[in-house]
Amino acid sequence: MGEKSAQKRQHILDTSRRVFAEKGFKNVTMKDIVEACGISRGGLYLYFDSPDQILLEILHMEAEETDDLFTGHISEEDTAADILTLFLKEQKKELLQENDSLTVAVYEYFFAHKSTDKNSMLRRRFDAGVKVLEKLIEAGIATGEFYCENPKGAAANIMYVLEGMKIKAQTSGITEKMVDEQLTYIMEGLIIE
Amino acid sequence: MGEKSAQKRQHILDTSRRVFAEKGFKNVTMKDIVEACGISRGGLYLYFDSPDQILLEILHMEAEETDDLFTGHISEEDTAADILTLFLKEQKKELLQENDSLTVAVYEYFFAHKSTDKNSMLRRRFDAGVKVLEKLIEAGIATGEFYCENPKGAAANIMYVLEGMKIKAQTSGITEKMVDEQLTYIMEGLIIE
Amino acid sequence: MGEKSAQKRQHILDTSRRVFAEKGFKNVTMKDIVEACGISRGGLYLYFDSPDQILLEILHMEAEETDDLFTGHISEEDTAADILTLFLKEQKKELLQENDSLTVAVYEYFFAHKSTDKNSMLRRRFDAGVKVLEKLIEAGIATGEFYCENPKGAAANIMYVLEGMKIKAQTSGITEKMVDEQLTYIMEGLIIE
Amino acid sequence: MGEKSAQKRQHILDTSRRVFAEKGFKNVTMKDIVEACGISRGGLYLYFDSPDQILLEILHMEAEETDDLFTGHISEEDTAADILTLFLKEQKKELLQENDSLTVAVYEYFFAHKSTDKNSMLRRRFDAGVKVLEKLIEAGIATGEFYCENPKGAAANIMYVLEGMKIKAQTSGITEKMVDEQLTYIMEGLIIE
DNA sequence: CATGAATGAGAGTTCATTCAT
DNA sequence: GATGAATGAACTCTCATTCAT
Repeated sequence: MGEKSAQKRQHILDTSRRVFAEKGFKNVTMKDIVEACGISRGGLYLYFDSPDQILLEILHMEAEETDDLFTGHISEEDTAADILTLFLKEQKKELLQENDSLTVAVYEYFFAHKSTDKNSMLRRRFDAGVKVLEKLIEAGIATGEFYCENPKGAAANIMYVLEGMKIKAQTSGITEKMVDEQLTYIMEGLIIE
Repeated sequence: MGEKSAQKRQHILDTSRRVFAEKGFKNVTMKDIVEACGISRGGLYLYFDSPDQILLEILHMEAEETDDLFTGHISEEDTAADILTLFLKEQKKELLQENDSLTVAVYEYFFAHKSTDKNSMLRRRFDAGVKVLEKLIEAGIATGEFYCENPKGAAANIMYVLEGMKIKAQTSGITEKMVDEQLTYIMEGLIIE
Repeated sequence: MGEKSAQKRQHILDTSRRVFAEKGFKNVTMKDIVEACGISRGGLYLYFDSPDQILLEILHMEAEETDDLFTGHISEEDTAADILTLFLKEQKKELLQENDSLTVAVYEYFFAHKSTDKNSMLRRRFDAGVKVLEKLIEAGIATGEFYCENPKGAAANIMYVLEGMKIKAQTSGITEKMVDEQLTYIMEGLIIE
Repeated sequence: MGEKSAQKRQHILDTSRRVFAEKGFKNVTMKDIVEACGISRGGLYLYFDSPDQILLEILHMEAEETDDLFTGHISEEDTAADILTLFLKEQKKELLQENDSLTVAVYEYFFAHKSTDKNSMLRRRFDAGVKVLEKLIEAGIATGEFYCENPKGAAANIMYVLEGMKIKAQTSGITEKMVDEQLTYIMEGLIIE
């Protein structure tokens, strides 16, 4: 597969991403992707065998980018509270964005692939989030910004809440006010006023 | 509708519930339901037009039952901490049970029906949960069991965490230990030692 | 499946037989059969899952009919030579008929299903033929019509020759004269002039 | 066509032969051949337009080689019985060999090309066989080895039997014992004890 | 009311064949 | 000559939905 096909492959991934963001995972057929990409039925099969494979590849790509962002923040010279605030602001933005998100597609995908070890991706992402937050909280305690008796529990709490908000946003809806209130609740639980 | 019809309708709902619990929502076809119920294809259409409608009806039934249970607990003569512990234990049980749960079906259903006002069901359930927990926490504060500066935030926190755990359980898996640790974290944040 | 569907099933088998006779086995698709039968795509699948299954069922039907014919001849009151001549005449007729024969379909089918025990059908048919012919030759010897030192070998010889002629007819062609000459050769080898 | 082209052409033929031997004719696609040969899709089309054409060319090559072998035997200084025995032994070997044989491919090919004059190849091969055997039997009669009233009929008989065995081997299977018994039957019918 | 046969739309997948490079 | 990406036709199979009985 030469240079040209790498371009096309990328084009398929990019276009499919939009399709998945729009329709979730279960509703996306190879035909949908073919039509969105403006290529031929057989052409798609030269690159991918199934929507599963395409989504998985998209997720792998995004995972790399996300990891970069994640660790990027930590290396800043801000205070722990600043970093945490920034992180939560990011999450809030992602949470509230309506159309460009793969959230539903990801959930649907992993509902259908619960047992495979592919799902270690989600687990890893969660565990990584907990670990980073734990470190951050501990750093904040060291600098006297935060008070917390159980940093690991607090970190997990944040991750669960974010996950809960994400799913709520996609099923019964969530308002910016609701998000803000909960994030404020979390910050206030940590910060020493 | 005669008595017999009502029976048959109920039979379809009961059987379909098992099907949805097993296969989620998106994977369930009218054919699946017909086969599980042991009725004729045409027969099913006399009662329901789509899996959507069937699941919705099942959820309405369950909602009534659940409300009963919910308020049932509150009327007990236990302490607030006891009631909260009991409530969380219930939630934990539901969380960890593998096969009899409609969790995935519900999520998949509401992914597909985000915009309709039908989803007010989920919202109502969530809001009701928050309200009950808020009352409970305030009651605990009044009796001196709990300390909490923001009962509403704490209540919402619990609901988000439960939601987050539920989705995590269904996608990347969750262990009993993880649940226990987080529930302990939550209780310790409230209880005055 | 009620009476009506049995009729339809039979109609499919009858029509498919013509299709197989015309196009062999490998060239026949479900689509061909659907079109020949004048039914819907999905309709065919209510009765059969694949061309394999259809052909196999046709062959089973034919096998029963053939068996009847076979044993029917033996029970006649003719001489052994008469019966053998009649049998060979039958075979010749089948051999030379162009369009109504499943020969090619059967060969193609069993090329593709060599290893299964389904092919015991062909083997049984062959073995049965040998046995009947052997009995017939022995009967002829007993009545003084035939002379033969190795009835079993002669019987097998006839079956192999018939098989050889059949395949030759379907691949490089065979003339009535060629068939007659070989059948005469065979008869002359048996009959005491 | 340069030397290199001729080499490539030959490489395609040699490789395709293995493919046909393994999968018959009907199951072989241009794709199969391309993959087996390790050449490009377009590259194959520079030399051949279809599997038909490739197989036909293979058969032409083999025919030349076979003819050489055939006449080679006759020119030996052995007795007629020796030559016939040798010939039958060859045939038996070919008959019983499982994997390297084009038998099925050839049959499938000629099922699909019954009406063209291309099939004169099979006919010529058959007729040549009959003629050689006839000559051989007559030679045996002349030397007093054989007794036979109808050499042409006997020769045709042998060819039909071989054909019948070949097809039986490929469809319902044949054992070495069965082959030996029939070949013995044939020899005993000729030889003067 | 109830049945289940029948329909036809639509998804998936594979390949022969072409053509720009 | 040679490549292999691209196309589109063809086939398989499954269901939602209807309708005569």
